[in-house]
Amino acid sequence: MPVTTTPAGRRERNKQEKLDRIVAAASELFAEHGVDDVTTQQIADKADIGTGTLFLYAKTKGELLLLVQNSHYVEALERGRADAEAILDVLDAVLAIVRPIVECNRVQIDNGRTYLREMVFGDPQDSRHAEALAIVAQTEEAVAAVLGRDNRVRTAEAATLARVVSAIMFLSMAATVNVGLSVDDVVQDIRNQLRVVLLSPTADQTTGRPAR
Amino acid sequence: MPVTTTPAGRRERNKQEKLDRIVAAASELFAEHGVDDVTTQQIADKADIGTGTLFLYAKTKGELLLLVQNSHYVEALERGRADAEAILDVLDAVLAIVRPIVECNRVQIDNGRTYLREMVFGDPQDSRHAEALAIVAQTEEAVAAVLGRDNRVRTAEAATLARVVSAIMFLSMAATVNVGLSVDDVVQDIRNQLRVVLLSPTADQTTGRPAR
DNA sequence: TCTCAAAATTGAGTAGAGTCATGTCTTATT
DNA sequence: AATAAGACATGACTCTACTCAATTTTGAGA
Repeated sequence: MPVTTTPAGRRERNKQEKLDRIVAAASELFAEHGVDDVTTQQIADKADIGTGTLFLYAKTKGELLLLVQNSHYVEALERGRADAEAILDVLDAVLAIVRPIVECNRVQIDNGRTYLREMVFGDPQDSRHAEALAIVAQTEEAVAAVLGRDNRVRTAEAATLARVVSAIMFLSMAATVNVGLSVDDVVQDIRNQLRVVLLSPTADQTTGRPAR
Repeated sequence: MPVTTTPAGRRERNKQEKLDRIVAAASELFAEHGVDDVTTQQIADKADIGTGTLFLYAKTKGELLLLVQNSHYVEALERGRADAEAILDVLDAVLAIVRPIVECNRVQIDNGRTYLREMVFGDPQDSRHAEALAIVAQTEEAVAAVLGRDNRVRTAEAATLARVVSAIMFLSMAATVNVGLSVDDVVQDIRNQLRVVLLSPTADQTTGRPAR
């Protein structure tokens, strides 16, 4: 009865190792060639497993991408959250959260866009997908927290606004029209939209006509 | 030299007829079974053309969906535009434009979502895709026009806000989380977001603290 | 009317994602 | 150590979107 050397059994360890190999293989291949130019066969070969085995670890190719990218996004989010703390201006603070995510998304533009596609249209039953949505939720919480610093914004409103920010980010990163834009361009594009949404019809910056 | 009976040649007419048959076939099959449960082969058979021919008229299956749905969306947009004219309140007027589009999108939810997916991630080189983007642009113009009625909103701002409205609509219709929602639910969801964006930090409805 | 180059059509073929019946390994139990 | 039950792995197979070399159709000009 080996209690010391088998914390979870060889089976579990084998599965974990296999998963690691899959993630490593997919990660490298996706990064080098882009998700569309890599076949699941190549990934299986590189991970040294059978074709069918691959699909025990990720139900679809898209899930495989989620699996690979999710961790990068978590890191990006944490970087942004930290950056945002030091910034007083609300718009700039939100953008501090946005920027690392855009950077992360644009490391390889095809992969980034496919990732976003999977997020919105992927199978919600899947755990990788759920994880991706959790990251989005955390992003929105971080944005909401920043917005909440402004006492004019009520908590419920902050959450809704954060969702809008999220939508703006998504489309600015995903839109085919924007494929040619650099990270800075995309951030600027997002900034333009956020400026209008976050600081919009306050009297102090328009001609000051009162609301109807 | 037949000048009378051949305004554009038999060749052109044949092509048009064939295209009509394709649209009719795809339209019926998609509507009945959903885009995912229809094969391109079935469409070709129903349109009474060869497999290869189908792809001369639409480069991909997704394009076929764009081809079929675009006209429905144009109609929805026109209905909404007309409805919006009679409505004074800005938020309600925008929602009048939104509703028919949501309705149109939810006639068959899978088709609607796939259509949105194609719009954002489809091939921009394609003419059907371009047409879809044009419809979006027109929708944004209509929204911007409504927003422009409020003299507090400058024209440039109205255009940007319209784009945000568009993004909100897109994600509320496309999100996997929302697949279970009815048309009314989706419209309500959009309304909640628009309320915050369009009427947000105006002093008259919050506790009235001035901007920083 | 006849000819022929260009345009249009075609379906057999390709490629790649995902499935499944079969076989192998792990481990709990004796 | 032997066994059995179930978890795990596998690659041949299927399914379907899409391609392309070969063929047919078209219509302007002779």
